[in-house]
Formats: sequence, structure tokens, C-alpha cells
Amino acid sequence: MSVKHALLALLEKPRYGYELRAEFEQRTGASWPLNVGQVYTTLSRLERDGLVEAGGTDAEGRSLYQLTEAGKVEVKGWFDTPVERTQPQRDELAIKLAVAVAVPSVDVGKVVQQQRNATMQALQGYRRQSRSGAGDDLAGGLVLDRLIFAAEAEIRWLDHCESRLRRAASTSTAPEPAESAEGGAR
Amino acid sequence: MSVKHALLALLEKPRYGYELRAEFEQRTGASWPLNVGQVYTTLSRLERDGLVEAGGTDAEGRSLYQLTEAGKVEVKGWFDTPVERTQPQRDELAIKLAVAVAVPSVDVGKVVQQQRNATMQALQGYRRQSRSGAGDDLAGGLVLDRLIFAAEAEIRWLDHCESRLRRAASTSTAPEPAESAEGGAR
DNA sequence: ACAGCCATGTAACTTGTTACATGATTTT
DNA sequence: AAAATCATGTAACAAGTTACATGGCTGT
Repeated sequence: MSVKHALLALLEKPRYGYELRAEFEQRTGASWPLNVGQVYTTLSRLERDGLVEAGGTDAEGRSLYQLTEAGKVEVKGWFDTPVERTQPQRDELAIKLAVAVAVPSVDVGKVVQQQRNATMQALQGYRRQSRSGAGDDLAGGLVLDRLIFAAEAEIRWLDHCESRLRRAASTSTAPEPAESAEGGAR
Repeated sequence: MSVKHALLALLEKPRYGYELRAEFEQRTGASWPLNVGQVYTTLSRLERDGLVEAGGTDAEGRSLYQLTEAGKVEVKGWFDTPVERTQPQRDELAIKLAVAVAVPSVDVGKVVQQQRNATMQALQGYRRQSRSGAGDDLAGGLVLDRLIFAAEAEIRWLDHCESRLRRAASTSTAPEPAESAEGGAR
């Protein structure tokens, strides 16, 4: 729903397809490249759903799209409604680890370590980008910071997983200790 | 790709459809409910792709599914390959804010505040669950912690956004630094 | 008998995504 | 002229998701 709504929101004024991609990529700081084809498929679906309509052509002959009334309502609703976090998006990594701990043939520790390497590398890439002025643009800078914050949290969680897994491994042979008060979550 | 691979991984031993849903939900601590129908649609697609095959019926007459050789390879590959973070998943919230700062009719501060409320509420829900022993199960506990860590990071980022937006707002009344026409990328 | 869960499926749909076709214009 | 970029689109597929149909079995 992100691309769809982002394009809708960018149609605050009439724009043509190629322009929409450029706007999208510029604002998200090229963190999420967008195939041009997807702009057009999305636009035609939006048109089908009555949220967007053709708005003639500009001076250079490029065909413009504009919001319908329903489209304006949709955009307003998108901005007025927070992204649902009470029923959060499936997270592939969490699912993977949750499944891995139950499948005996999988070395969970290795999965965790590999993921930390990968995430660490991504994090360094984000920081390099950030330092090299890719965050000068306000929107792009915020997006980059979002990725950084998320990667940091992911690494902290992976560390947390490791220590819990170590404890679980040692208690699986010994009797269960009444673990309760601890610094981190739970 | 999460559901598909999770089901594949759970098929380490032959199982039937309903069982797969139960396993999935138990391990992810009911954080991500899974419609039973999706289990069957996914299974038939996996069968179509040669990763899974029918494996007879169990004592109670329930039809079992099992991994093919290709399926085993696929599972191994899933666990051996870290979740891609160098080309991260589109994040709806980041996109929303990135677009919002460029659309003058949107009150970005309000969007941020509403999101913080929603995320805060979700976070409290997770903590309540965690305290009420939903994290006794190892896998479920890790998933819950993941959600907690992610929500905390999101809130920190939202705070960070607010302060950057305040700073940007105070400099936007002052004359614009004349170098922005260059277009972000270098 | 009836409600409700167990169990298996199918039809239909949404969003995301890419690969390709086609022509115009611009750059080298 | 050739290559690249601009610009618009289409066909096809992947993955997620839900609503519904169907039948068996269980408890009240």
C-alpha cells in the first residue's frame, strides 16, 4: 500500500508518470528505487478504482494524471491514519528465527551471526551515505535515519537473541531457573 | 516470502495443513495470525513449484505434505542466506513522512504525533503481553522482543524527526541556502 | 438437533514487481 | 549514426489475503 498511496499523495498537483517516479525516488533518497513500469500499472489501477483520472497533457505533450474527489479523500485518510502497529507487518527475520529454534537441524546461532554480519554491513553503508551528504535533503535524510535506527535495533535484538539462546541451551539440560528481572525487554 | 518459507521449514517432517497453521501461530506467539486458507493456497503453489509433494495420509486420514529434494535445498538456502538489508523492504511509515514533508497541505508534525501515539500504544500492548507470560515460550518471546525493539526504535526515530522538522521549520523562514536546485544526488 | 471446531480446499482479489515493446528526443 | 535517456504502456507472474463451500466429528 505504500507505493500506491505515495503516488496518490504526490498527485497533489497533476503530474505525468515519469515525473512521479523521479519525485518518489528523490524524496526517499534513492533508498527504494521504483521501476517506472510500476508507476503506470499503479496509475491504471488507481484510475480503475476512481481515485485518479486523466488530466490532459502538458506543454510537452506528456499525459497528466490528477486526483479525483475520492482520491483526495483517500490521501487525506492515509495521512490522518497512523500505520497500523497493533497488528504489525510480518517480519521475515523474526519468523525465520522463531521457526529456526524449533527445527533441530538448524544452527540458530549461525543464522543469528550471519544476519548480524549482513545487517552490520548494511548499517555501515547507510552511515557512509549519511556522512557523504546524502542526508542533506530533509526527506531523504529522515529515510536514511529510519534505516539506521531500524538496523541498530535489529542488531541489538540479534545480540539479545544470542544471549537468550545461550541461556536456553544451558538450561535445557539443567532445571529451569526462575528468570524474571532483567535489564532489557521483558 | 516469509509465509512460504516458514511453511517449508515447518515441513521438516510431514505435516498436514491445519497442523502447519497451528505450528506457525504457536511459534510466532500469535503475533501474526495465519488464515488457514492461506496455508492451502501456499501449499498448492509450493507443490506446483516442485518444492512440496503429497505424502499420503496419517492415521486419522489427514493428508500429509512433505518436502521434495528441491524443497529441502530451498529451506537450507533460506536459513543460510541472511534477510537482505542492503536493499531493504519498503517502509510505509518512512515513505509517508518523506512524501509528507514535500506536500505543503499536510501537517507533518501531526502525522508524527499520531504515529507516536499509535506506536506507543502498540508498544504498551507488547509489554503487557510480555509481562503476562506470553514470552515463556522461547520463540514467541523472541518475536515479542523483536516487536518491542522495533517499536522503541520507531519512537526514537519519530522524536528525531520532530526535532529535525522543528529545525528545518525555523530555517525555512530564513532565506533558503541557494544550493538546493542541484537535486540531491551527486 | 444444533453449535462449534477440525480439516481441506477453491475463487477471487490486491499489491508489488519485472520484462518487454514502442516511439520520441537528446547526446555523443 | 549509434547510444542513451525520456516517456508510455502491457503482459505476466509472485505473494499475500480473505470469503466462501463442504463435510466430518464432538459436545451440549
